[in-house]
Amino acid sequence: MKPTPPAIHNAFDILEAFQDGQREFTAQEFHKKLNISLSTQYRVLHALEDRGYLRRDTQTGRYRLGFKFLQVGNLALEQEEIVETSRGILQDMCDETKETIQLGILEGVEVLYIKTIESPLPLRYVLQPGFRTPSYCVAAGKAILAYESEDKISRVIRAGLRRFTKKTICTTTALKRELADVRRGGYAVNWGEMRKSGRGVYAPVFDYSGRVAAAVGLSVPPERFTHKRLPSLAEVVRRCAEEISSRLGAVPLKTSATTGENEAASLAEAPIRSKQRGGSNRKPEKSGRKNDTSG
Amino acid sequence: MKPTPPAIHNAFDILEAFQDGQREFTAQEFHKKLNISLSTQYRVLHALEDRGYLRRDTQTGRYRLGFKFLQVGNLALEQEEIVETSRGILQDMCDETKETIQLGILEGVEVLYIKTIESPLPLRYVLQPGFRTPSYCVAAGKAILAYESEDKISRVIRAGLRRFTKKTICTTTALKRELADVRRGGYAVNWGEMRKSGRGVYAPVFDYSGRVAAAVGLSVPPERFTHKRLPSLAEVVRRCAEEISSRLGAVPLKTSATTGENEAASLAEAPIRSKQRGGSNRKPEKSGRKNDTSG
DNA sequence: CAATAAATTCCCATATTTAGAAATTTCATG
DNA sequence: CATGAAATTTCTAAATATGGGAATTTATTG
Repeated sequence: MKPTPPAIHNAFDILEAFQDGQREFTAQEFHKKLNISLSTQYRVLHALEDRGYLRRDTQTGRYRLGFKFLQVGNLALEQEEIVETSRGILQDMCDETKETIQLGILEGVEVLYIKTIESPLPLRYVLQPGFRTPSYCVAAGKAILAYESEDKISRVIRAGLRRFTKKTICTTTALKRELADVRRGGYAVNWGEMRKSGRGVYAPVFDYSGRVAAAVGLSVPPERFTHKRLPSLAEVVRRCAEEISSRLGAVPLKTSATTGENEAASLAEAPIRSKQRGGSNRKPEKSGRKNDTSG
Repeated sequence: MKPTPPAIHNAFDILEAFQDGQREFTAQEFHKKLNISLSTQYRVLHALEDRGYLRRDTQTGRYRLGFKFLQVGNLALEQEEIVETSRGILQDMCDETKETIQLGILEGVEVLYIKTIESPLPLRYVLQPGFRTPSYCVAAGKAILAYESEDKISRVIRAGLRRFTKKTICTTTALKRELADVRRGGYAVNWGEMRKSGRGVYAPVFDYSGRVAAAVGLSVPPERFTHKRLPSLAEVVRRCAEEISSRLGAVPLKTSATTGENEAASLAEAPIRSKQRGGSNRKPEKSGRKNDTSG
């Protein structure tokens, strides 16, 4: 197949070991956790330390994540044009609503939050950038899925609609109905489908090709997320999402008419890197392939 | 005498290639830039792509930084207790001053900004987290250096006091005088020493051991940085820095009395790693022993 | 649509890394 | 300050990655 250098995997295994919350490791702890042979592991540790990806606590001598990651990680963010494009708008949204603004994308079957502006209010709901959630049970995810290809949606469904709260949407039909609702309104709402106290309104962001690229919106603690307030929040979110879309070169689309579903469906499955990309003069046609296999 | 696996360096060389601003690379571009043998390079690229550190643009097929970096990079941030400890305080500072709040640490001879809360005002001065500046010519740097060991300070001086603007402090004596001033007042000010339009007030943050751990403060566009306003800003900054320090377990210290110099001097010898930066450096082979000139 | 150029993968002898244990150093404890 | 335990480095045969070119695939052009 394709053998990849084990040293690389060792390196990232070590770095990713921090993902379950532990913030300091001794060499022995790495060893126990990862089963890398000790001599090899020490070589890797030294390499990572030299490069600034690991550092040793001055006091304890234990390993911690280095700041080099912050540097490169932030690069990844800056280089994402959608983040740069929306920077000012997100801040404006926050100023206007005083709520936490977040920008999320669909990665795999999950939502990955890539940008956060925290609410200035003391009580706030925040997911740190880099955080992932299931897509089918958060507003950002539903906002994206509503305009994604059938293929992506069924992949999400196949991955399982696990129940988190009693509000969680757990059946295919309910989810499809919900997504249709989202398309009708142009935004998605979450009344605690993943966490009892999680609330949010998100709207989809489209790029120049008409595909849904992200979802932008706000996460609000239940205390401030009332039925009365929702319409105005939703309006802000929708307006800002459209503004970002247009800056990305998207043509404004009417909320319920053009579903976006078909365009997206045409370039559904994409694990093969040999996609027909040559068509710079050939824009993705809306092939009439409306296989509504739902129901 | 410690050979580190080249595969690891290849991997990070590739990832760090993005540091000079280019956000898409073809395999050939990596090859030209890094001189890694093609077959090896492809193996590395595949490994990085598999792990999510690189991804290929759907359109162009070119390589871009993946979001995995965001995840792990943010981990590094969350796991830095000073960031967590100060989270609320920084937000409060921002609410109170409406200016950009930043938290910086000294890494090597440079200041590394690790946390930023952007001003809500349209005109604002922001350094993205992960950004580095020289330490001797920014407020954050001076706030830290003022309480650092002689050893650290002379290392900064040896690294060179380059002139950026006509305000830049470029001589040893001037710098030492400035740092003494900082110690007297408990905060540092920058009136454009690095960039003509850069202004800031920063105060040092100390940890439980009494060492200076960071600097916190605000970066302000010149239009809003008046002599009249400075005292109140400085007061906010000092108060918040002290609050963070005390949360870190520091004993409150009088502004001019304890220098912190001696405590810090005792553990002067620190890993010298700021040799390599800016990405395009091939790893310099580490010599077996360090020239200890500290005595 | 064919021909050409470029990009990517495959192949294999050679050099390097790896794993495991032993030797050494560092740290904790009486 | 000596002793024992743990952590880290060193050492070597064996396994594996590496690099360079050839073969293949993919893009570009007339």
